[in-house]
Amino acid sequence: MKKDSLNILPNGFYRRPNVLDVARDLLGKVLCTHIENQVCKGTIVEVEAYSGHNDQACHASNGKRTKRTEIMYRAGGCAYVYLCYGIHHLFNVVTNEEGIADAVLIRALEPLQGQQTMQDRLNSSNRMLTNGPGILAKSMGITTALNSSELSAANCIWIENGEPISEEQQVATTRIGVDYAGEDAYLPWRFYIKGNSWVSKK
DNA sequence: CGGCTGATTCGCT
DNA sequence: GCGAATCAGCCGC
Repeated sequence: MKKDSLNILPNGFYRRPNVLDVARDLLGKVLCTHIENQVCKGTIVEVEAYSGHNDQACHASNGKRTKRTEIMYRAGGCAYVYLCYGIHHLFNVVTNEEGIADAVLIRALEPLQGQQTMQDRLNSSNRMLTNGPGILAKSMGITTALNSSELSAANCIWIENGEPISEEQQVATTRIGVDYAGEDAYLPWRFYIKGNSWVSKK
């Protein structure tokens, strides 16, 4: 299949210094996978930002390094996929410069292409294919095998430009499932598109 | 080494 | 609304 390289987000998009800017700008962009010869695309409608600096919710908070978090210290533009609750694969985009462990969790998509493939991967008749971080990874075929993939290389996974989202359409609120992070659980670092029915519920 | 906890989701009570 | 599924990381013995 032909990929329009002009439409693929460059590394410079991810390597900006403020992870919150990158998170907000990812709303409206299009996440694409090309896995098992199937292409799936979906508009990003919900994200969360995590920062290695002063954020207890981040796996790499306070400079913590493990085999799992090492990927977050790389230069922006690569995928961080990890296993949650031993079952679900969660997809993040690494941001900022090398040595700074910032990342953006993709929490929900609005399907654009390959819905039948997504349905088949879920192996269920659930109509909401991508309204949560675990289920969207399953629908899109994302597993830890894609960990450390370079998004700008547009090999198996990449992100394309989409319709711009105005500031009025964005909502900033608290992140989900990070109660363990103390004060940082209240940071308004979750962003979603107002009124979009694919945003995960709470 | 055992036990606990999670950036979650699904199915049953 | 609660618990299971089930793995990486961490802490205590």
